[in-house]
Amino acid sequence: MPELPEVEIVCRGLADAFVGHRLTGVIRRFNRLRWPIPDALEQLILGPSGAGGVLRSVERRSKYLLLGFDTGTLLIHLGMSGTLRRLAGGVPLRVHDHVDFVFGEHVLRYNDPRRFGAVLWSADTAQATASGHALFRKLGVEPLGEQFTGRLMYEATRRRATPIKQVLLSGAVVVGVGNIYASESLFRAGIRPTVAAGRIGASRYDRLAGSIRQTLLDAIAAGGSTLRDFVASTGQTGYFQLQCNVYGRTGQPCRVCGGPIRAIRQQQRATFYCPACQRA
DNA sequence: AGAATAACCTGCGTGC
DNA sequence: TGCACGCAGGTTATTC
Repeated sequence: MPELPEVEIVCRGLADAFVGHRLTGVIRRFNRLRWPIPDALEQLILGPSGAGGVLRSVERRSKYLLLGFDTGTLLIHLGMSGTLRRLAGGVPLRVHDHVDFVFGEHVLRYNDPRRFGAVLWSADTAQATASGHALFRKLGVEPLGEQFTGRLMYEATRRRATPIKQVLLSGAVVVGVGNIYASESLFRAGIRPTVAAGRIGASRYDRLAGSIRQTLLDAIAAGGSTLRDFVASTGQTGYFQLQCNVYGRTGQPCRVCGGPIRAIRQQQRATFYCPACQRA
């Protein structure tokens, strides 16, 4: 599944390919993703007169894509296994191709084998939705935004016994840090994933905030990560060459100290770290 | 309230 | 070859 960098890449790809283009149809083949796809989605997008449907903007909030139309905002989440591909008309269907958004000669095709993703509608415009939709109410700050600082993390975690890895994954403080980049960011910061969030001091949170930001920026620069089924919105299969330092490298030598990378489980999720480089 | 667990799904690799 | 099992990038609802 996509983490924030992958969603950001898709977001940019969508903006380049479809902003200013008019949606001419929605074809839905399977209705139940995480939630049901709203009834009459096509009419909602096109508006009562049927004259709407020009895509005005594409934004990202956390791992949600926000497609702004004059009538409201289409919200898309890719879950663990979702992809969006831009295809010419007439490309044969694959299994799990649940929704097509038709833009004239091209189609934006949503595929999601595990169906943890979502296609939703908000009557708000994109900007209002980003701050006001119920889905976004409890979310933390954007990791690439100015509000995200070590100080913020420090203040949000006082007296909290939860391991720092789980705090990162929860999205309540900062969003967009998924299972791969949580491990990678903590490695870069030299912090052990099991440490209680409340026991990390202000200066180490400064370092962690910088590590998170840089890890995500590096991944975006690399065009996403090396995830198996990530597909850029252009339809190009994305095997990008972001090299992980710890994720998936159990037993292999740490790229810094040469010692073996260790794997543990936290909240039923794999965590990877270097016991020597991440001592506390 | 914070924290831990279960649940939603399919696909793939592994080991018997 | 087949089958059971565990695991996978996320998020929520439920429980204590």
